[in-house]
Amino acid sequence: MRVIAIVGPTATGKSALGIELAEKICGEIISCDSMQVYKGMDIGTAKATKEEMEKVPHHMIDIIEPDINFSCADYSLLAEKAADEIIARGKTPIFVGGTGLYLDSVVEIGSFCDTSRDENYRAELEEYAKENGNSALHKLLSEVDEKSAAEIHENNVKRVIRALEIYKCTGIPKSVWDEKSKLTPPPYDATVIYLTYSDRELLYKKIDARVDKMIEEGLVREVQGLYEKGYLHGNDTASGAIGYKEIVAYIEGRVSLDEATEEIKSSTRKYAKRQTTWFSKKKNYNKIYVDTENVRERVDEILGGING
RNA sequence: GCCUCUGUAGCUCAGUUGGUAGAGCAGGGGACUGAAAAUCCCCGUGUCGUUGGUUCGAUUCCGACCGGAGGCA
Repeated sequence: MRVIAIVGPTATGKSALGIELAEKICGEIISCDSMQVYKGMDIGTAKATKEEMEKVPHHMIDIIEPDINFSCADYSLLAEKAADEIIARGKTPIFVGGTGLYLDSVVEIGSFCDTSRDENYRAELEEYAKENGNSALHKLLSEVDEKSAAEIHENNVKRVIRALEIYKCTGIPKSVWDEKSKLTPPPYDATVIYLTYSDRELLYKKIDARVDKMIEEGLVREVQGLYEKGYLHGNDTASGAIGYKEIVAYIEGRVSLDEATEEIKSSTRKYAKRQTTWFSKKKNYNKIYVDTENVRERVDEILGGING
């Protein structure tokens, strides 16, 4: 089954192109973004506006409260369901977003191992690492899954723990699950459009401008509202969102608004760099430079490019 | 005008009891299969302010000069 995806670092005009494309080819948009799933986080995640969502149906947006942890496996399940429904309606699913792993979960990853999280075990392992060091924890993994241990750096405690968790819960090493997953074909055959700038400086300029705009549009008010409802306090996923954690620091009086704003810009730049690393290595993506900033007007050209 | 402190990587600063230097931040590169806007790995040559002197050898010691900060007049 054919689907289209539009990816790229933040501030490249993915959303605008997605809408333009959806109208042109009779498609519906499936957000591919780890933070847009959270209700109430609108400005900081650059969600589509109400008007845009009225023009073209959007999915995987506003599906859970910000204090609930979500994972790429959850995403894969729900997004595939949305895509199947769109296809059943005779329309084309268009994935749009910057979370590379989420797209992969739908378009590259055949299956996930059938175990979720074991919070108690995780806490136990974290404690173990704190007391005995990262190497000791890593050694535990070497004993049950040498291949994964070789691939995961010992300081990457989160990953070491997940690998151990998989073994503990299923009795099968993570590396074996991964092999199995690679043999399972992904559900969709995607044509991916990868938007980027030819010049890093230009990307950073766009990011700075976008962050300033978010502040102008009332990001502080939005974060304040969520904060007062009790969200964004803990160490759940949403609390770590760029643009939110920095404004919380401001609300709590730890930094000035200017400092918070600069911090958001800085975090976003680093994030965009990581996204670029991720997307650049995909050889089957159709890379398109958007330096000229009229992506919308280039739909036909882009469509022609990916069909031919 | 005098005294004290100070001038080292884009920024903030370590350091060398004299053998041409290193951290954090910024920046660059990379990894990524259930927290991914997360997590993690790798990358540091720069007239050590300028200029004389002492020395086999000075960024390090001494003098002068030029910036900067403070104090006394």
